[in-house]
Amino acid sequence: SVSGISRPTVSKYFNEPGSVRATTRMRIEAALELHDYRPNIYAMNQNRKLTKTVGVVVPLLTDPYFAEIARNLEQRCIAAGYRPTLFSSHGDPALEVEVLDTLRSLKPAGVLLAPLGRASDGKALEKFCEDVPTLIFDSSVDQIGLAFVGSDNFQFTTHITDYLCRTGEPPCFFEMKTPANPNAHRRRQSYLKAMEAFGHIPDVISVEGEGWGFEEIGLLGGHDALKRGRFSTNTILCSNDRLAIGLLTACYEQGVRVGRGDDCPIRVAGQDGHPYSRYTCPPLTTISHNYDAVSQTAAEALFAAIDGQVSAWKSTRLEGQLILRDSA
Amino acid sequence: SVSGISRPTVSKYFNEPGSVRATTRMRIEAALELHDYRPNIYAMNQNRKLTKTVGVVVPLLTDPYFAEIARNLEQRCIAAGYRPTLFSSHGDPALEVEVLDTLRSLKPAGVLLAPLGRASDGKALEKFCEDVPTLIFDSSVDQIGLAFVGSDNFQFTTHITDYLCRTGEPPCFFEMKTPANPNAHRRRQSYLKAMEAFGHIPDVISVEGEGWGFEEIGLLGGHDALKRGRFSTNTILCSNDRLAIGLLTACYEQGVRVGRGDDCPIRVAGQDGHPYSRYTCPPLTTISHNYDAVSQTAAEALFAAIDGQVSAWKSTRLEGQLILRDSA
DNA sequence: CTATTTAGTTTACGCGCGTAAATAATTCGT
DNA sequence: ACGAATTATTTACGCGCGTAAACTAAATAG
Repeated sequence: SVSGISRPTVSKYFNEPGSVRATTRMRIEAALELHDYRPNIYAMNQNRKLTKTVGVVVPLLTDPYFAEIARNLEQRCIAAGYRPTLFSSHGDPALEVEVLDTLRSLKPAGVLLAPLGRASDGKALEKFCEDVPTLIFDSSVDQIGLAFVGSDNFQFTTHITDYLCRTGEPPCFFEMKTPANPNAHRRRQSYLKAMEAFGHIPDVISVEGEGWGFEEIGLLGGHDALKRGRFSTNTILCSNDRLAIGLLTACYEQGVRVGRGDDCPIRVAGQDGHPYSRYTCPPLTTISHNYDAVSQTAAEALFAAIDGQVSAWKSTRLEGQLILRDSA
Repeated sequence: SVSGISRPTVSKYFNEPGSVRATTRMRIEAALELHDYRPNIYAMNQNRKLTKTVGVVVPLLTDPYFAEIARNLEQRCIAAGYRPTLFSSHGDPALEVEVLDTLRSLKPAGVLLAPLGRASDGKALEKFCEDVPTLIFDSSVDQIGLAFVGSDNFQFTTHITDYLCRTGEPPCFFEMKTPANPNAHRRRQSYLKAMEAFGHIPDVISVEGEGWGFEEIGLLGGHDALKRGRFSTNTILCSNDRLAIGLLTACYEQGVRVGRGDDCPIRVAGQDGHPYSRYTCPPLTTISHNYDAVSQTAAEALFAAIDGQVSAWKSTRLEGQLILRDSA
């Protein structure tokens, strides 16, 4: 209006700068320099049925694994011109439902959702996915949303079990008895299958403990299992790196050296490629998520769906990479 | 309208359920049950000069320390009836400015901001604080915003230095040469002052390395310092826990046992009370932030300011608690 | 150079709420 | 029980934008 150009034209300019004539675009940009105008995002989004917002929901932001993947997704959203908004369920199913409710009223263009898992309110998730274009990542719950992108837990466990068997005694499997995450079940199954295929006798140590304090559970469970001589071989494959971190601490506190040297009574391996796995003592041998590929695949699938490229529900599971360090 | 009650009355009901008569409130609630009405937050916020949103900004969400304090603040906001929105600068000053810009257009009731520190754009921060009620936490930059709440770095370093001197050789100080965070400078100063007061000769080891990958910097710097016999005593106080985590790994990889036993050639201590400090090998002796008190003080000060309780700028620095573990 | 198509711009309207002023209902004092 | 003071509700209006339809300027074809 100050620029002598009608408001809806300026509106168009903001949504698609290329859709206005070069001459008017320059006039708008000139006026913008002078008046440092800032569009009101509330007025903008009020009548738009879908906004430029993309929700990113993770189960627990204090877990560096989720923090890292959330960061990755956030940057991809920005690069694609969306406004990412980060949410964490903090391990609480009730909060997850609240987050979904908040998200619904934000009318996001799409949502990248990593569900809590077993504890999630399945009905609420399903209903949400019907209303909002949602891509599920990390852990899948039924055939919900646009698609699923995550890691191939079967490959993870099979691959690292294979490595451990080839380089020493076959591994025991160290896990939580009642894991929150369905990936944990897949990993146990894969371990059993792999051990059978390799002709070894499996041994699963399931430790008590509820909630998301995996390190603490690994620590306490590790102490208990060590004291009771619960490990039938000298090699322990943990269901995830956070449990392994706790177990390593338990080993340290009991004076049990961990590593692949001859002076080490046991080997420990994890799964996930946790950001801190490089800095444990000894550094943790693990099989790592392909963070970049998972987040890229997830983000691109969501953006494609937002752009109207409909496609049937699909599950993509990416392979992990073995990272050899000193612990196994 | 469906309930036979005018819309502005319903509007009042949502903002302050107690301000409508009990009879009408019940009629509204009855109608709400039937029509599961959801107010449009964009329309709500359009004409409100300040919304119920509270921005929480941290420098790096992948750092579990910030993730933990952000979680704490988030929950306090929810409890106080605000809608927290989480942002991370991801260690990038340009992104920090962008976040502040985004935040400005969200018209938040207030913002809890932990600046990047040295790298922050001071002018931009100052301007933002003039427009939006902002409380600075963790690391202070001038006398900006409503107030500052953080930890007493002087007390931190003095206290743990005192402990280390009383229980063994006086500590060297292990830090980054060009730290991103101004707290690091305070800690070095406090170390020097404390050593002088205790009558010991200080020894500061400043390692190279830019950015926010503190563990990696601690690891590389630790390897280098160990190889070159750079530590003049058997005790090392790290500027923060993340550096200590890296240093512990370096010690492990060079076969140097860490701990307070006679069989251990060196002791290592950290500062921060990092969530993972319990799970290092050996578990890390550190001086911990009072997470609860810091976030409570910060949140309450902001909420008071939002409620119009003006008060002069104030800096609150809370004491830390020594956590004795096996590393020192 | 005119008729037609196409791209760009403007006019007109409404979104769902907050806010202030006007009105109605209730409470209180005597 | 009646008027004044108080509290609750309604009417009227506008926020800053998106959207569709009406319009106008530019591009193309004959």
